[in-house]
Amino acid sequence: MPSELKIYNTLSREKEVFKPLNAPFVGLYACGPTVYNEVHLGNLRTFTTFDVVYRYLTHLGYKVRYVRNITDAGHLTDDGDGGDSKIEERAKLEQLEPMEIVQKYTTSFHEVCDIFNLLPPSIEPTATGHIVEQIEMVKRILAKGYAYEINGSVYFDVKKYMETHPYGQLSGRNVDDLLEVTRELSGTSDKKNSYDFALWIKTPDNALQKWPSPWGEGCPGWHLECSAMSGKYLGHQFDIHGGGMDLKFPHHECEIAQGVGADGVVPVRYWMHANMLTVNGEKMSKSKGNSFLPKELFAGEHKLLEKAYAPMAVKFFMMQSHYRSTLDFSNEALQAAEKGYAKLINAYTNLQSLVYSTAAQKNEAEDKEINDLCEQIYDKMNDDFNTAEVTAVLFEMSKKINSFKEGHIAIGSISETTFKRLKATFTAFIKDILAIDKADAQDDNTADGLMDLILSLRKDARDKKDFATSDKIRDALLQLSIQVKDGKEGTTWSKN
RNA sequence: GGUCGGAUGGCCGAGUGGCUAGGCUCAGCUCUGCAAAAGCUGCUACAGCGGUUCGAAUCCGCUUCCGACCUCCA
Repeated sequence: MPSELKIYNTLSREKEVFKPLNAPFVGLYACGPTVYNEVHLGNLRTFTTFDVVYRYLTHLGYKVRYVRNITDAGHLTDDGDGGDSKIEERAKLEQLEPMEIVQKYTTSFHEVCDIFNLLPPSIEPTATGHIVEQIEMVKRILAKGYAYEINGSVYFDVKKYMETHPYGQLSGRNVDDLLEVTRELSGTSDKKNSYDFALWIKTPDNALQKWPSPWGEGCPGWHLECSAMSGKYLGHQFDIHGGGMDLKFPHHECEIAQGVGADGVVPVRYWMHANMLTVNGEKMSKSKGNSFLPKELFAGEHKLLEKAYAPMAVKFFMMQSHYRSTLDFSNEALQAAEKGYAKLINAYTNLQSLVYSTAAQKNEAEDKEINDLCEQIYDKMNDDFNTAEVTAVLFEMSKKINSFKEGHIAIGSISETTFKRLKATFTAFIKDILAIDKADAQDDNTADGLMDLILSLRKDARDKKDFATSDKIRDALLQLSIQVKDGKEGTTWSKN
């Protein structure tokens, strides 16, 4: 009896059974990076979370359209007039065109995604490529009376909107509180109320990125692109919208208001938010100076890092926690994950080499246990993508697999159907869903041939009880991160 | 200040009103020429104080501590 997929919806603060609007089609939108510099590991956690969501929904048979944007239009502060955007700042710093900055860091982002074995989205729209759509959306909001224009900028009229619609539900905020605390920003304050937000912002004359609009030259407000692009590719209402916890307010709250304001429809059915990666209990962020880049992690070159860590081990580290919990980074935790990961992959490798054989007495209890594990793992995943529990089941399965390999349990004691189910389930979760199998499995025939030769020489030495030679080979290989494993049916090896 | 979330064994990290999470570490055993790998066994925790209950780490209240958002942020 397979369980139903449940998703924790930030909007209702409850786990809800997932029912797509138009099954088997699913619309999934995740907020992508602003490409003014490189993504750090914390950013990557969110993208990894939604990669798993995308992969799992696909695995379940849904036809998923996964849209993840690239924010390549820098955004000024809400009040406009505030000088340069992040991208412009960077462009001036590096003495490059804004679009060179955008290109550079988009490419770098893609490389990191690739290394982390994240699938490319179905559509990866850019903000600058959808200026027209954004302007059209502003027009619709203006036409409905939920926005006003002042001095070449257009602002969303939150107070007006609240007369007929709730605002602040997603983030649990009420506007009175916002009013009290909102800081007086220096410079102009064209907005009627401090909690209004910009849809279109007049840019300074020297701005590098600006576009013509009915209200003069300017750039789109920073919440607008996601609304315009999700609406274009997924429809005015779609299934799942994801992003980091820190985007809940104001970004996602504003998206809801824009969607309703422009098209009269609540845009998103299920809101998902990934929690932060922390360092010593504090959010990893560039401004705190506690962030590091994926490539620094893989090279071990950062003051916070004791050593280099393999990408898939890091990904597994993330999978061991739930996406809605904060995950605290530490060398100790990462090294523990590294070892656990190696164990899991070892079992995965063993599984591929197992061959079913009926020559054994059937053991109903064993058979049931394995079938239960195969069912449990889906139950766990269906429970709001609980990858932490999933990894626990994978370890249980690993024990079984290794026991088959070692002959501690006769493989024929379970039915062939059960064996095939185990193999298919384990493989699917490692390879297709969590996607933590070694991506660098480029078949290196030379290496395999060399290893066969070396191990056969070592076997000769061992047969002659020339352990000095055999141990010399073993130790030298270990220096190359190649581990030799002497088993009952000969020697195998693996490279870390 | 406002809103929200969290405090779990040596470390990381799930979870449920009563039943072993899992990983790492540590100890012992099996296997092994010796190791490693693998298997088995052991190590029983839920911030504090009250309350509800036959029973709470899990529900409620209070206290302490930590974090996130309220400004760009995944």
